[in-house]
Amino acid sequence: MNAKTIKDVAKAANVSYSTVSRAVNNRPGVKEATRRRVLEIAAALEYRPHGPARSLVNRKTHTIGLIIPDITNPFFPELAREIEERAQASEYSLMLCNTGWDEAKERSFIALLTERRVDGIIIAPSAHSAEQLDRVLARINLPVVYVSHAPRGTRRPYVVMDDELGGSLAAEHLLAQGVRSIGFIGATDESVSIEGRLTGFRQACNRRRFPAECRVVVLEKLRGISGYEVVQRLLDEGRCPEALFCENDILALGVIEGARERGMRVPDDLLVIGFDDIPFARFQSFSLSTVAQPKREMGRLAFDLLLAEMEPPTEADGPEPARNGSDQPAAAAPAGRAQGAREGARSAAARHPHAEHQIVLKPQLVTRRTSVKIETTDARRVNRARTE
Amino acid sequence: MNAKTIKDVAKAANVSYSTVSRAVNNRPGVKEATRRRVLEIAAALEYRPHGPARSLVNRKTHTIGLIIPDITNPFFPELAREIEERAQASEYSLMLCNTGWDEAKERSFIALLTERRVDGIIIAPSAHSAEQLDRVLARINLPVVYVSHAPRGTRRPYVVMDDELGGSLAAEHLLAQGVRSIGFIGATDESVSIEGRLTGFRQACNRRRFPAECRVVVLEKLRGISGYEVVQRLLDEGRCPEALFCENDILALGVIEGARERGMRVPDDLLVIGFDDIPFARFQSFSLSTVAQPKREMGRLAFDLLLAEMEPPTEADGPEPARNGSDQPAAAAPAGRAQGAREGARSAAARHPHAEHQIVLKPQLVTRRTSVKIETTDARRVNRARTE
DNA sequence: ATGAAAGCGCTAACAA
DNA sequence: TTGTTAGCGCTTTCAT
Repeated sequence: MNAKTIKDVAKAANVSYSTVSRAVNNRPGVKEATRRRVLEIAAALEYRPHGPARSLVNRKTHTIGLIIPDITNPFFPELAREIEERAQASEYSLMLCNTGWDEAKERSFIALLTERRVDGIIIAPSAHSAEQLDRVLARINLPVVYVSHAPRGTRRPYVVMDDELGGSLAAEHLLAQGVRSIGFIGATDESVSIEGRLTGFRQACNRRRFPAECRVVVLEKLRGISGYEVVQRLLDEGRCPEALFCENDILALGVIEGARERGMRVPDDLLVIGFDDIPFARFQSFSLSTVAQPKREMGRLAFDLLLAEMEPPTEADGPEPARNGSDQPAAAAPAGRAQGAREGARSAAARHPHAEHQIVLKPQLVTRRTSVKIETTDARRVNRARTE
Repeated sequence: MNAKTIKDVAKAANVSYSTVSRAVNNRPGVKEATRRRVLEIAAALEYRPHGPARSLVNRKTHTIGLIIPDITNPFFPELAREIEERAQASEYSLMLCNTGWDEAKERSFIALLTERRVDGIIIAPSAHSAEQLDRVLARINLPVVYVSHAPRGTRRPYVVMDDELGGSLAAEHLLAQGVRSIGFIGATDESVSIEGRLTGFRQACNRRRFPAECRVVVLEKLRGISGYEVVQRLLDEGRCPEALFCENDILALGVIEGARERGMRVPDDLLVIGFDDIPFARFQSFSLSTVAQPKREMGRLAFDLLLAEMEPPTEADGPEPARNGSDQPAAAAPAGRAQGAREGARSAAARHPHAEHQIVLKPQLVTRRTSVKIETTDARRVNRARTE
């Protein structure tokens, strides 16, 4: 009684079912009158094409997988929403995979998505063993784009931030407040991004010739441990520095929380700066200084890169009539909307190493209250000057 | 060169492909030795069953759709994570659909998911015209569970909160602080839940014989307008009450923000209470009083309900050996973890009206700082006594 | 225990 | 313009 098929429609319309198929898919070669009649009948019967059957013959599911570590960290919903929106605009659905920072889950999701025959995957890897991930992915022959962070040295496309620069900006800023000790909090074993942030932090310290003994670096596995606990432990151990750079905003908020719990005032007794610029950071109540990531842009670019892989632009797409040089990058203006991304007709694999597919976004320091020693009106300067 | 099929495996293993199918699916009727050999070869070839093809014959995609209004409101990621986790445990994938409170999008997602032949849908409807939604859904013959809010009078299963009680609790609490004017902020046209919260608010006011002229109710379409703006407008118009009940936490945080912008102190000059208890509410920096929703439980129950619809418990599931009466509910314990809600073996459609499928969770008042007039130690009493 | 064959709903040659 | 037919990769009778 349920689920009409193309045959039901064909029977009702007194045509062959290939005609129905043509009509439904807006293919040429059907008399306009016939098409209308078929479509009418299809509607009346509430006919719905059978996606999986289509996928079987088209070898295309119009679905992409999105693998992220933690949807409850506000950074990722921002990313996810943008990607979802873009995907929808290009007729793709999104399969959401939340790993909870579990590498095993991550791999099993990849396997799952492969079986489901998604057309591509966008992944914000949670694993440190990223090179290994890259190898896992290499064996499935699927367009993949890294977002947020990428395995070092991967040849795949990605959209990430300049984490070193970001870390550097944060540290510079804290040091500029004249603190005599400084700390970094983050689980560097979790991702290369975090490592990068630490590297930037160290570089800045070195540049300023900031003595190593005045630096505290907390690297422990933070999974399940919050900034709230970390700062309290530092306090307990009597080695809490005057300023803390936290690898992400949630961590930073936890730190502030924990510090206040112990009667410390932020920024008076402790300077704090985070990373990401989640929407909550800007609230006056927190007014958290942070290094902003352009999440929307990141999401948008990630999807565009994936789309370019999934639907390789044909020669016809570009207006330029001839190739200019055989091995020249050929001025690839990255993806207009869906179409646009012009490039050579080389195989997807061969394209990867090109710079246009490995995008590094610039971070932006956002100075709010938690990181500024003396409260001046100037402190809020950057507060509203946000990009997004 | 890619994507091995069952035939490749069959050829390599020198068996018919039906044997491979049996082996891969752990079906009986294959010699153990054969099975092992086949499995080995399959692994060596990196054979991956083709999901869509399977779906075509099995008439099951092992995918569910999750339709929510706004993934960037922290309430929904909490819900989504729980659902995703449960789904994963039961071998279901999640298709994420973010409507942005757009009813048209909502409907088109439903159509899309239907075409994709998902096995079921969990939807947190954004539409006010919920009855209409119910009718839309009625025409697709698919298990659907409402979560967070449900159309009034629907016969479908749902998991919601007792919004009236929640609204009532919030209002009672504010009134108990001895305020002389009080306000409600929320777009009641957005969902029945919000209406319910307003109703509860009004009931509480009436119960206390609180004069109507001392109540302010802001009902405008809030889409795109934040609490930040609303409170400032109230201030401008000189009709800002002493206490504000905001229909959700994000709204409440915006209100606090806006009030502070105007130099008001919360709670000294303005009491504020929210709804949802998003993770950020508990942060000392906000310390937002709110009415807590049990998001995890909501998500869990919603999935369990859906699962029960998708995989109707068979007679065999229950331990009771015989039917007691022909038309009696016949206490069949539904699917494993989804225990509890027992029901008869009638068709899914016939089951809906049963109370066990329409779950109303109790809200819990969480009193933090933003709603308490005089700062006593007592004020933080409930602060940590949270369920989740 | 294994194989042969039909068919899930659809698209795309190829014929007519 | 329309119909016929052959698969897409898989599961499942039904034979063997």
